[in-house]
Amino acid sequence: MGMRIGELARRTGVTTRALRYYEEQGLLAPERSDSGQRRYAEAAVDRVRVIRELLSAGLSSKTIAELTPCVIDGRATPELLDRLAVERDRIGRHLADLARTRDRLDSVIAGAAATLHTGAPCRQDTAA
Amino acid sequence: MGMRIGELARRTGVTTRALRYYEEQGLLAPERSDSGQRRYAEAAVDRVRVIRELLSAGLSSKTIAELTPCVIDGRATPELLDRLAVERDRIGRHLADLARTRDRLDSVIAGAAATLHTGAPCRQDTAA
DNA sequence: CTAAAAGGTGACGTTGACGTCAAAGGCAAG
DNA sequence: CTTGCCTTTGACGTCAACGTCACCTTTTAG
Repeated sequence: MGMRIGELARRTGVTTRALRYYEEQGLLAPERSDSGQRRYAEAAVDRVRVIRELLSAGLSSKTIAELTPCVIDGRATPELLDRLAVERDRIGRHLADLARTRDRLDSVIAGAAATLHTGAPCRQDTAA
Repeated sequence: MGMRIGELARRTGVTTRALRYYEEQGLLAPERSDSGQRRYAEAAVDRVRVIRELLSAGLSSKTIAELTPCVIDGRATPELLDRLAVERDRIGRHLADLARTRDRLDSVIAGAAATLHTGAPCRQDTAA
């Protein structure tokens, strides 16, 4: 009749503390055993992964909670679709920024590596 | 003889508080006027933008401070190059994760939009 | 010169996603 | 029954990147 919190933690790689926190934020709603222990369905494993993915993408737990009916349960309203599109666009912009940053780091690394190989100072102050 | 903190703030779009914080973290080192006011060179504008870019990419101010000699001043050591490569790879992984997340959001949006248009329930519970 | 705007240094407050600890109850093994 | 691990709730701690406030000095406008 469902796994307990420790097993879900092991299977998702998140701590029990985090799982309780997600519940507190309205992201999970496990059943309870007679003695009050949380019982998670199999689907909770995927659900936690989605949560982690969205958190990692920069959404707040509050935002995720609001979008959950749409993303997880497949229920959509025009308003939720709008919020979703907003977040997707935000991610898109961040994506572009990140790509530029990475390319610049690549350039710096390439240039510096060349500098190290030739032993030549690359862009150093030559005068006092 | 350089701009004062307010002008740098306006030109970079960050608050004066943030600029003082960056200095406290060793990311900026402006000159001081006789009366003790900070005087920034023109180069500080670009410098602040790089700082913001790296912060936005998930680097801590401490990490940025350590990498500054390499990224900003063009001075490289093998160790700094390693740290740089580590950060670039981290950004690369985050980039891939973000792209997947965005694509999934796109799918959700597309599916939900279709659902709304047809008025058909997409993946709803049909039984009680 | 005087008032307003800008700058300086503390120092405490904030926010989000948990970490950590305490006290107490539940659960299978021997 | 006891040992030992798992779970519960509650509450305080953490950390980074600033926000905000107080109080004082400097610079600028008129």
